[in-house]
Amino acid sequence: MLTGSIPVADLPGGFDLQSTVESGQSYCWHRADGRTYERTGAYGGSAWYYTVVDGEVVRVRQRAGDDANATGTAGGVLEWEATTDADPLLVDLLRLDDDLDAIVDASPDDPLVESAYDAYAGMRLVRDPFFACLVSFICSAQMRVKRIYDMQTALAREYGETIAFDGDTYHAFPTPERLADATEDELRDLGLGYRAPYVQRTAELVATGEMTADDVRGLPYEEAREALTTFVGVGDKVADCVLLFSLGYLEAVPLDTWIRTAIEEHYPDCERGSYAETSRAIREAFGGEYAGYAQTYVFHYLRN
DNA sequence: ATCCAGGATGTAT
DNA sequence: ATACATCATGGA
Repeated sequence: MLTGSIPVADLPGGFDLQSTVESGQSYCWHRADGRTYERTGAYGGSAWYYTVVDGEVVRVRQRAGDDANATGTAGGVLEWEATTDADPLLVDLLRLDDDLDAIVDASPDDPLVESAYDAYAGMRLVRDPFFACLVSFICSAQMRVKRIYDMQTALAREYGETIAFDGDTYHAFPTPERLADATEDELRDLGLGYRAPYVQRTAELVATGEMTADDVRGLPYEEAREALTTFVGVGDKVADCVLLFSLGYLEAVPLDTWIRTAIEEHYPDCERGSYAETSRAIREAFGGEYAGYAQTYVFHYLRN
């Protein structure tokens, strides 16, 4: 077992692990005590979280550290235990390389966005692995966050490679090949409902190479969104989620039910009748380049 | 029981 | 291009 720590108190904008991995943007992180996405208000400020990427297990928690003004989750260090050197991995997965101060500074002078940034200071976007992110947001259609999480956990348990680490068994997210080989009925039995054939057919597209992340990376934002809708079960909204939470398109603003409500109540002039046009308007209202950051803060803020 | 949840698809216009 | 019904499932 390798261990290490990453000082995060002095990162621009700081860092908050709990809100980053439990804000409904990622379904790839698990609280070690099994209470991920439980809406009990249970304090997870110094809880261990883990994820499995590329066959490696990474456990991490945030502690206050020696820093005199470090309070609770706002500062301190990330402590990690892993099967590999997790320093570069965590910087990548948790976007510790983002200049969060600059991102907040670029946000609009707007009461809703400012309160959201204020309420969850240090929350960062994630860089989820592409396939896991794609499947989890296909499953997200008309689902509550906790159940989306439970579906991904069930998929990993049934189809994911098992990895032994420090006396425990961990499950990787399934490969495209494994999910492509699953039957629709098997996936329905895991509670996926009408999303079951979407997941199977999309896994097939990735497994055969007919359509992969490489066909999307590098495209201009709106072309990338259009390209992603080639996958089955992926419309504009899910495509925006994958662009934002996996492929690093920070300008993507997923128009989900919460944001649509926010548009009605706070930005009525941004409602333009179509996804594409409303998206452009709210993207501009949210500051353009980092609009997706504002969207994720507002989503988390409104949902709590 | 009825409604709703980070929507997408197929079909008709 | 836009409007509409339909699609599973579990929790409140």
